[in-house]
Amino acid sequence: MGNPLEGSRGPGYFNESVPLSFVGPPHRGYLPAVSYTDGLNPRQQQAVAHFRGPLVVFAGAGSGKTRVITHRVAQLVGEHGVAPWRILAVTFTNKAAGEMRERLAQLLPSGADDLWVGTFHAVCARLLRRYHEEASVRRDFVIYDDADQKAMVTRILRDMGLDERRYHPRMVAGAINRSKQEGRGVDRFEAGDDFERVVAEIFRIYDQRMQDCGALDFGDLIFRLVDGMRNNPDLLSALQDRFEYVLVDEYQDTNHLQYLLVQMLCERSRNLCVVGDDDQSIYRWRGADRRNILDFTTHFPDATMVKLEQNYRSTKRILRVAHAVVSRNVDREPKELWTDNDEGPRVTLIGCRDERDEAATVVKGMEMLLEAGYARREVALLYRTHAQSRVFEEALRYSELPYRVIGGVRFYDRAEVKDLLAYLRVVHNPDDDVSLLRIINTPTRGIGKTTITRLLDAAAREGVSVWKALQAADSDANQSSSAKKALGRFRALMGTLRELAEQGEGPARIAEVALDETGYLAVLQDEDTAEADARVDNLREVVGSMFEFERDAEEGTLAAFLELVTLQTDVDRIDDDDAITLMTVHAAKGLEFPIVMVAGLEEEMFPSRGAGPDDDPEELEEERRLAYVAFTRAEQRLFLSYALTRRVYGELKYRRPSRFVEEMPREELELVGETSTPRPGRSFGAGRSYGGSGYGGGPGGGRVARQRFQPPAEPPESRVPSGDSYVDSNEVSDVDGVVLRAGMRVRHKKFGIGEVYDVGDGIPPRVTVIFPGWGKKTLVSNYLEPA
DNA sequence: TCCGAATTAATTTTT
DNA sequence: TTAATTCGGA
Repeated sequence: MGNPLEGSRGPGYFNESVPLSFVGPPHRGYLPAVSYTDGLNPRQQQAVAHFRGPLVVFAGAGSGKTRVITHRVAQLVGEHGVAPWRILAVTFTNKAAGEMRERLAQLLPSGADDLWVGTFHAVCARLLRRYHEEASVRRDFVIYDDADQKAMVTRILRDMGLDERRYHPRMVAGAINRSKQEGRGVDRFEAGDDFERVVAEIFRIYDQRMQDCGALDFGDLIFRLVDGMRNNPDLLSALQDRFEYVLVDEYQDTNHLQYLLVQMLCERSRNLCVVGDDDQSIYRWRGADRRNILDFTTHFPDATMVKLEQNYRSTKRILRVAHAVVSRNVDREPKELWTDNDEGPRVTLIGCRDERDEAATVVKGMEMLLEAGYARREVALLYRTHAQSRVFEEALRYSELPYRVIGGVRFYDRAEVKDLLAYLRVVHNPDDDVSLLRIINTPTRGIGKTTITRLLDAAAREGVSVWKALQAADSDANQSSSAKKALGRFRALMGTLRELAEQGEGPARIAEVALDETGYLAVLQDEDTAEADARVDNLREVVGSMFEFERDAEEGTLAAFLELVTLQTDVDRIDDDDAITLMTVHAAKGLEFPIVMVAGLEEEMFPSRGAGPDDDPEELEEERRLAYVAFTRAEQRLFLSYALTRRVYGELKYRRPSRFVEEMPREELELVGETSTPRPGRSFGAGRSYGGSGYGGGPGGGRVARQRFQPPAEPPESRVPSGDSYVDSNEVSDVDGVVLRAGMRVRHKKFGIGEVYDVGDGIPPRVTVIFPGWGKKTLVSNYLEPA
């Protein structure tokens, strides 16, 4: 950020680009002799000094937004004497909340403990617990994440006997979530077509089941509070009273439901301050509505508007390139960032043959930068989708460069971690069906499919949770005696664990006993594979984090831990290791790095498919904003790369550089590498597939373990000099009905040689082949080769 | 009931 | 290509 106005102004001021852990001991108790607006530019000062009434701050990338928010809060408390607990500051991520709290702790002598700082979800969860009666929710509700939600929906679909192809669990869950995001309930679908009426029916059962389980999904956390305020004037009044000042960060990414919440909270006080940047709105697909910030002055005609357009982060060149792309958007508030920073070097555009060439070149570039004196932590690689990370990880491991991947399979989503947490969740709330069903036979303990089906039948019959059905299983005539025995053992096991909880043991101790008593740990240890070891490590880490939690948290209870964990994402877990950071552009929002590399600047990739000319133009505009976010993460140098050829699901695809590249001013770019377009139909050293040569060991390779300081891997094969001798082994998949024709002879690994009967469609084409002795088989063309 | 094999589905983006 | 789920045999 390097605000020239700040720098070495003495304690109490620090450069925002320096991670907090580097700042040294917090200056707790220190109050600047000057005012909270000192050292800020006039616009920033205006925003900070604003006291009462609505305020909207358009804060461009790197314009010192966080500084403004924290200083404003500090000003409210320190200068206007507002009680900290009457201020609510909502952020987008837990990490942002943590940073804000930390900075405020340094600015305020009284500390930041009493302030309400958190994400919408975390804040609402906390309020729902406090006002559970008024909002009609269970005090001990558990939070279901997307996977839990999907499991719940799937179970309902099966119970209803619906075709899961037509009613896709993800789609149904999406519909349910969308309706909540709009602030509406089941009624959203009741008047719809046949399909929507079925969704409404699923929705109703879903709500009922969730209630029986004492569970709330992410959407519920906000929806139930808003709904409670709508239906209960006492609750509305209590909350309006409680929060005298409300601040919302990243307001451009709020959805309608969040908008409603904020409106209701501030209706009385009107002390609402929203901060955001419509150019950085990148969550439309999740219901975010840029209108919220763009129309703020319509909602509040008396609002003060402040625009922060001075950027303290990037070079002039980087800003020009970013602006060139985003300014193509039609639907946007016109504005342009400017900076006093250096002109800087040109943006480097790297053309590559294929994705492996891209990885090798990018990593080579990183090595050069590191040699030139940059620290690993100063380098970030951004991509559009997680799937892109793999080749880069391989290249980085080969080069023995420490790296970390943010996102992807979230730590708390790993199977073994979820299993352990499921035990704890059932201990906390045995009616939690999804968790109970997850662990009832994990590790296997003789409770098979039939037993579970009978148990579920009994639960449905009685209209009770699975746990309650489990209690009554002994008198269920449908259950065999051996099944009853197994169920009894499981009951006893959970009884032991629940007793621990009742005795006031914390999550860590319960987890240890659970891993021990269930034999879960022993099963893994017996496996004795690299993957199992990694899983054991992960479990250790979870238990370790529980101990840490018990030691540090204000309230180290099981309930508190479970809540924290479900609302936690990987972005929140960026640590201090000196490693290169890999993440999606979405995950990078709000971060900054001296060096930023953005990979995969190709059509269909970035902009992603679905943003094409036939599609919703809004999609393309969002892709542009996404590119804008990516580029403006960079402080000093920006590298962009694309591959002319890429393997998508093992299928070779020819790619064109992204239209965004065309949109950039030529003179700002420095071109490197391959720029010619390859001709389809000729192999040109795309390299052979790895063919499961054991990279990283086990499914998902190194993804099982946390991504840090990986051992060296085998050399990525793009290092092998490529030449004409390399023929793409999957050539047959490039068929599209041209290469593969009915009547052709093909070979399959298992079925041997057969004759093509029919060529169907599908993304990898489906081909029907008659194999002598096997009959007619429909297969994905990838697994066939010409014979 | 359990395990390995076969099939098939999936690729944006996440609180 | 890979991960997840279903299938089929013991």
